[in-house]
Order: sequence, then C-alpha cells, then structure tokens
Amino acid sequence: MSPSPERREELLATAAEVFAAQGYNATTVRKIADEAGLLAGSLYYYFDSKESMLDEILSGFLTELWARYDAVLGTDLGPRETLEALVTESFREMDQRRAAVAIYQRESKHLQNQPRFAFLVESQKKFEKAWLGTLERGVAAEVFRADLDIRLTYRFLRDTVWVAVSWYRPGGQHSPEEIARQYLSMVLEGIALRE
Amino acid sequence: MSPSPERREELLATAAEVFAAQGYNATTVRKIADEAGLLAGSLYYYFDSKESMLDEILSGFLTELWARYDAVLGTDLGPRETLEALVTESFREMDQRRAAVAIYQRESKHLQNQPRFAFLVESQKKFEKAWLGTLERGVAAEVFRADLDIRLTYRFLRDTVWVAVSWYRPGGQHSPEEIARQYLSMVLEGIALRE
Amino acid sequence: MSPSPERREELLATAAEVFAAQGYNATTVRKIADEAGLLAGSLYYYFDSKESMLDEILSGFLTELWARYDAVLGTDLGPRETLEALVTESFREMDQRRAAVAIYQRESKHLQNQPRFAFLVESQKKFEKAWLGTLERGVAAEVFRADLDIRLTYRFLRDTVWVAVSWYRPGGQHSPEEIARQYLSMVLEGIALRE
Amino acid sequence: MSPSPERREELLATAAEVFAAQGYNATTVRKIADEAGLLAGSLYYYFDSKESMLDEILSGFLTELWARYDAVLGTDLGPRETLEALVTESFREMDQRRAAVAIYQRESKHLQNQPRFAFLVESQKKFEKAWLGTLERGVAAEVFRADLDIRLTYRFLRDTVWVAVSWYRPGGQHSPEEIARQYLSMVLEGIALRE
DNA sequence: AATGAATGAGGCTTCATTCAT
DNA sequence: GATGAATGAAGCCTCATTCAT
Repeated sequence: MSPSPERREELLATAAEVFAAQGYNATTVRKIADEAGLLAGSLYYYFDSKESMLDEILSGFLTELWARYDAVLGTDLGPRETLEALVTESFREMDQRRAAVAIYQRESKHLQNQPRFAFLVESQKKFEKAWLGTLERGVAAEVFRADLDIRLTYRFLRDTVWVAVSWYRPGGQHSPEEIARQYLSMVLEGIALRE
Repeated sequence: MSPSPERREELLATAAEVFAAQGYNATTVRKIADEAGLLAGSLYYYFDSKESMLDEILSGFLTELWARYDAVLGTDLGPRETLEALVTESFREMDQRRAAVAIYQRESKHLQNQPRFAFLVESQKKFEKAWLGTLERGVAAEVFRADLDIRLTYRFLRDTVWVAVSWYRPGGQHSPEEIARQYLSMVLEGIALRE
Repeated sequence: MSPSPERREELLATAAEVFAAQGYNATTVRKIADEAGLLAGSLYYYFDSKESMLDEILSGFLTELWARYDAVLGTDLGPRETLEALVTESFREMDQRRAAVAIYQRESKHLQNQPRFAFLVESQKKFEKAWLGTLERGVAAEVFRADLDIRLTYRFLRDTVWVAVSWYRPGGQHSPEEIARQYLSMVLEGIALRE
Repeated sequence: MSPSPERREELLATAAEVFAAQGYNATTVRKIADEAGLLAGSLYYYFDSKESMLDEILSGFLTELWARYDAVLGTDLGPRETLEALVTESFREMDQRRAAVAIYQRESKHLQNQPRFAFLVESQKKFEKAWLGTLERGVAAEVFRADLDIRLTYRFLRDTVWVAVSWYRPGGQHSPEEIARQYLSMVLEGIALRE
C-alpha cells in the first residue's frame, strides 16, 4: 500500500543522479534500477512512472529552493544584500541538490509545455519577479548601474549562477559560500582592474 | 550517386532546428523528415545515421567558430581587446548558428565520452587554453584583477556567454554586437554602481 | 495452517464479482484484493493462483447446477414438463450465482482447451445429452414440432436461457420463476398472435 | 505516410479472427503479427495501437450493419415483415463478419464505459428503438402477442439472434437465410406442436 | 531521389507470484 | 493471517535503420 518514504527518497536520489549524468530521455528505467540494485519493474512499486520520478525530483527541488528564497525576501534587506543572499542561497541549494539542479537546467525548458510540469512555469515567473524587482530597487537606490538593459542583466545573473552546476561538485575545493562570494565579486565589481 | 551538397545542407539545417528544439534523443528521424517534407527512410540517402547528422552539425559549428577565434588570436591584440573580440565573435556565431550552439550546449558533455565525438574534447582544450591564456596575460598586464581564482573566472566567462543561447533569437531587438557590448560591460566593470 | 472455509468462500464471491464485471483476463489479483480489503499477496494464503480461483468458481457453479438438473431428470416428468423444469432451474441458478454464470458464459469456450478445465467439456456433453434427449422425447411424443432442426433448437434454447445473464439482476422486478415462465411461453408458443 | 488500404483490411481481418478466437485481452499483438506473417512492431505501421484495431473492427461492423437495418426500416413493411427482415439481415451480417460479431458480443459491454467506444452506446440505443418500435407496432396491429413483457421480448429476440455467433460458421451446412427462417419460425410460432 | 514496407532491438510498464517478517 | 518488498516474465509500443522498387 504505502512503501517506506525513506526507500523512496533513496531511489529518487539515485534516479536524480542518473538523470543528471545522462539526461532524462537517455536514461532507461533499467539503468536506474541497476544503479539502485533492484529490477526495473520493482521501481513501479514506489513510483507510478519514470515521469513521476522526474516530477518529484523537480518539484522537491523547487519547493526547497523557494523556502530559501522566501526566507531571504521576507527579510528587510537592501537590494544589494538581497541579491547577495539570493545568489548565496542558490549556490547552497546547488550544493545540496546538485543532480536536481542539473536536471532542471537541462530539461525544464522542454518540459514547460506539458500540463504536468506547469509548476515550472509558475516558478519561473516568481523567479523573474523576485530578481527583476531586486534589480529595479537597486537601480532606484543607486546601488546598481542604470545604464544596463535590466532584463538582459536579469538573464545574465540568473544563467551565470545556475549554469555553474555544469562544473560544480559538492565537497570540492570551494564551499558554496566561497563560490558565491567570488561570483558576486565578479558580477558586482567586474573582472577588470580598477585604478 | 552522390547527393547534392545544397540539399544536404538544407536537411542538416532542418535537423539542427529540431534537435535544438526538442533535444537530440527526443528527436525522431521521422520528425526531421516530416519537417523537411520527405519520408524518414529517405534521409538515409543523404546521411549514414541520425548520429552522423549530429556529428556534422557540431563539427561544422566548431570549424566555423575556430576560424573566427583563430582570426582574433592571430592578431596582435592586448588581453582586454582579445577578450572583447572573442566574446563578440562568440555572439556572432550564436547569431548565425543558433541551433548548433544550442545543441552543443545541451549535448556536448554527454557526447564527449564517445570516440566519434573526440573532437569536442579537443576543441574544449583549445578553448580553455585560449581563454585562460588571455586571462593570464591580462592579469600579468594588470588589466584584469589578480585576486580572482582564474579557473573560476574562465568558467564564469565561458558559460555566461554560451548560456545566452537559451534565450537569444537571431533577428531580435539587439544585434549580436550590442549584446556582446552589454555583456562585456557587465563582466568587465560589474553591475554595481561606482562612485 | 489451513485457512477458514468461510473466509475462502467470501473471497471467492468477491473474485467472482470482479471477474464477472471486468472479465477474467482484465481482472488483476490486486483488484480482487482491493475489493476484499487486503493486499494482493495475501490472497495466496487462501488460493494457489488466480486460475485456481476461477477453477473453483466454475466447478462450484457446475456442481450445484447439476444437482438441480439431476433432481429434475431423476423425476419421471414428460418432455415438456422436463424442459420447463430445466429452464426454471437454470434461471434459479442464475439468480443465486449470477457472477459465476456470467463468467461461465464469457470464458468457458476459451478455457475448454486447457486440461485443467476439462470438466467444462464434460459438463457440456452431459448438458447436450440431457437437452437433446428431452427434445427428442418431445418430438416422439408429439408435443414438440418435428419440422425443426433439432440441434438448432437445442442451441437456440440453451443460449436463449443463459445469455439472459447479461441483463439479469438478482433482486430485480421479476423473480427467476417469472422470467422462466415468460421465456417458456415465448419459446413454446411463439410471440406471434394466434387466431 | 499512407499504407495501402488493402493491406490494412487484410491485417484487420486477421486481427478480428484472433480477437474472436481468444478474446481481446488475451490476444497479444505478437500473436496477430505471427498470424499475419510479420513482426509485431510492423503492425504499428498500419495502426496506432491494438485498441485502434478493435475500434476499427467494431465500428466497421456497426456501420455495415446499420446500412442493412436502415435499408429495411426505410421500406414500408408491416411489423412482422420488418422483424423478419431485421433478423435475416442480422444473420447475413453474421455470415459476412462473423469475427466482428463475436468480438462485439464478448467485449462491447466492458467497452461502453470508454469514451472512445461511445459509438457502441449510440448503436445500442438505436438498436433498442428499432426493435422495440417494431414490436410495439406489431402488438398494436395485433400480429404479436400483447400478454408479454415487451422489454423482455426485445432482449430475448436480440440475444437469441446474436448469441448464435458462438456456434455459427460461415460456409457451413445452413445458409444464413435458412438459419434466419428457422429462428423466426421458432420465435414466432414456438417450438411446441399445435393442434 | 524518394517511397513504402518491414525489421529488430529495446524501452516503459503491468502483473501474477514469492517470501521473509 | 497478513504485509511489504521484490521478482521475472511478458505485453504494448517506438524508432533507427534497411531495401526493393
């Protein structure tokens, strides 16, 4: 009737790892099962379908991410501090759910058309609102440059953070906080030397 | 006996468009054929396999890109100017081969293990050498900041440029050169307002 | 060690209901278990297999039916009265084991090839003998028409009775005896008005 | 693009034969393919799914049947003659599409819930209307008995005809017309000898 | 150059059944 | 008596590819 949640979580983590490594489409259910040490059919004791695994992985990730973001946005920080906090939380999430982030990065665009994954579009919108709002506040408060196309800046920031998942490995040399610091330094101050 | 190169090129462009839109794995040969107005089997008059289409698309893209890069690197530009030129050429290439770039972005990582796509690894190495070299020259010449992890900076730059393919549409509001200018401005000077 | 016969009977009734509603093949063991309020695997404490449930349902039905028929045939009734009694007993059985009859109707033909269900063929033969004999006696005694193909008449009678299971619902408007009376009236006298 | 209609028809006939022999659920796509002399996957060049084969078989049958019935009902026949014509056409259809009729008999009830097979319900309704109407006309015109439950008579007639598919073999001893004549004789006049 | 038809491998999923607890 | 978890066989379907015409 109700399989143990712990085992589900384990299997979901395995699936996420494989999806991230090979891409969702290229991943066979059999491969996931092999990796998890059971037979392909047995996965269906825990999940309805391959797609529902993907669904849970992505919605789980977004739920957690938004808990982080909402905590930041609920505080009364200035625009620069907000931006710094959002970036830092993003890297922390990437540190904890690397696979999910990688899957999100690779698949979310194609998935958005399917009704089942409508929540991706929702999240996308909230995302844009939060970041654009912060940037606008920053321009108004004269802490961010006013001469940049703000939507371009938004995309630049958003992508620059998340694309890092392509090379980031949890437990590596740099902590997520350190990477966030360096990224923020580049993004905010630029890489050119100032005189 | 030998199919016309023009028709091949046409079909390849169609294939690239579909691969970019749906992902390589999720694209069926039939879908490409539909889009091109012939039957799936007929594509095999022009190409050995689905994979060989992908191969040609990616290698064609890299060949052209390296023609651009080599032209820049062959000139005697300073580090900052080199970086500016490389970024600009990248956006120009993206403008001309959007589909190929999108495919490269999405698939190249998974493809690198296959012997057939070894050229991706080669390119990757040359890429790294060119960019890292430029950055190092810049640090030495005191035009780039010395306090940044240079590999991190490299990845940041590389990704930040190419990931733009996810939203860039040729023929849109901004020319590739303009986008390059704004990106360079952000990357070099930062988005924070200076006093 | 040995499961209670009452519980078995209960479960068998549930299984019969589901088999009748959905067809044997389309019925999953899980569905039966759901309906009975336990898990699929638990059914195997009571029964060897899904097939053995079917077996018991059908042989139980035929055993009871033949008890009825034999009671009729053992009596010294005339052909017309015998026929009336057989039809009436058939409707009574249908009233008491609707599900089993429906399953028999739908599945017995396909099952007859399997050795396990050889008893279906046996029953079929006895059936034919009883009905055909009665009809022949009736023709000889000049109570049934002599101008009809007797095998055709047999099939007509047999099917006309049992196919009623497709719409008959126990506890409905008409008692089995009443339905038997009407059917017999139609079959014996015809539906055309006589002058 | 568009496979030859002749081949489709052939394959459909094969499928119908197998469905009729083993039941829809118990029939594997592989079995149909074996019987037709190709591989299971090849069937999908002609049909979308196993279910769509069933759909075509049943709707093809009903379309043809209704052509027959409508021709009869369009003529200005008396109730008895109408009934005779309908029964005769039914046996003719059974003669020409035995397999389809057998499938209809066995599966239509379970199928009626699925939206895809809503046409079965439609047909059922038209069916009932045509037969009930004829019976009522006959009672009014005093050619059919008035003392029978008319719905019971309808079911009796309907089932008695169609259930014959369980033993009828085209090309056998009796022509469909002859069987119709005998059935009508039994149904109209009864099997009891009159004095 | 292209079609129509078929192949065969492999993918996702279902399900009767088993068994330790 | 019953559960939870797993097995393994089999089913439907997809799809890259082939090939005679």
